[in-house]
Amino acid sequence: MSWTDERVETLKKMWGEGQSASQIAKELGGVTRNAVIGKVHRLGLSNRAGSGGSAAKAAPKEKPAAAAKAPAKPKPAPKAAAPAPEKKEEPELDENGIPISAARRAIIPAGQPLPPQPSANEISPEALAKVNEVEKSAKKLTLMELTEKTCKWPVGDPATDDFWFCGLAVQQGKPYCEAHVGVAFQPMSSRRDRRR
DNA sequence: CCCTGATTCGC
DNA sequence: GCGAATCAGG
Repeated sequence: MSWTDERVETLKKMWGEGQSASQIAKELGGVTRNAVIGKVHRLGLSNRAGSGGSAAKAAPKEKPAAAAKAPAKPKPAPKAAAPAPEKKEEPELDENGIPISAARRAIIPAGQPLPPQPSANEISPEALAKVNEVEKSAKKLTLMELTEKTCKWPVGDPATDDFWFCGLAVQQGKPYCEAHVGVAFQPMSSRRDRRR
C-alpha cells in the first residue's frame, strides 16, 4: 500500500480528531501503526492538542553495535499544528452495541462532559466499592485540567466547592479510569441480570 | 501485558 | 519517503 492522496487525507482527518495511530492504521488497512506514526511525522503534524500521553519526551538512545555511522543529526523542530475545525462522526458501535463517540474520546472542548451518574442500585457492588476506594486517591482535577488521558468522572456536587474530576489515568479508549469504566459501562446483560 | 506516540536508520 | 525496530511511558 502507498500513501495516496485519499489515504493521507483520511490520516490527517483521523489524526486531527484524536484517533490513535493504531486505529488509523486499522481503518486504512495495509499499514501498521508505525507506518502511520512515521507518516504523521513526515507530514509534520506530530503534536496534537494536549499532547498525547507519553509524547513530548523520547530520549535518544545509541544503537548497540550497528549504529556507528553518522555523527549526529540536529533535530529540526517546532511545527505548529493548528486546525481541527469540524468533526463529523459516524456512530460506530463497540462489541456491546454501545456507541463510541470520537468527540467524547477526543478532547473535551469546553462544555461539560458530565457523564451520566448511574443510580447506585444498578451498579454492581464490587464496582461501587472500587470507585469509593479509587476516589480517595483521585487527583481531583478541575475541568480545565482534564486531558484525553485523565479520567473525566465527576465527583461531588457541581454546585458546591466539593466538586472535582477523578483525573486518574484513563482506561485505553475510554474516557474514564479503570474503576469508573467499571461503573460507566455496564453490559446490558449484567444490568438485566442484577435488576431482576 | 495491554496500549500510546517518538525516534532512528536501513532500505 | 517509507516503516520495522526500538524506545519511553500510561
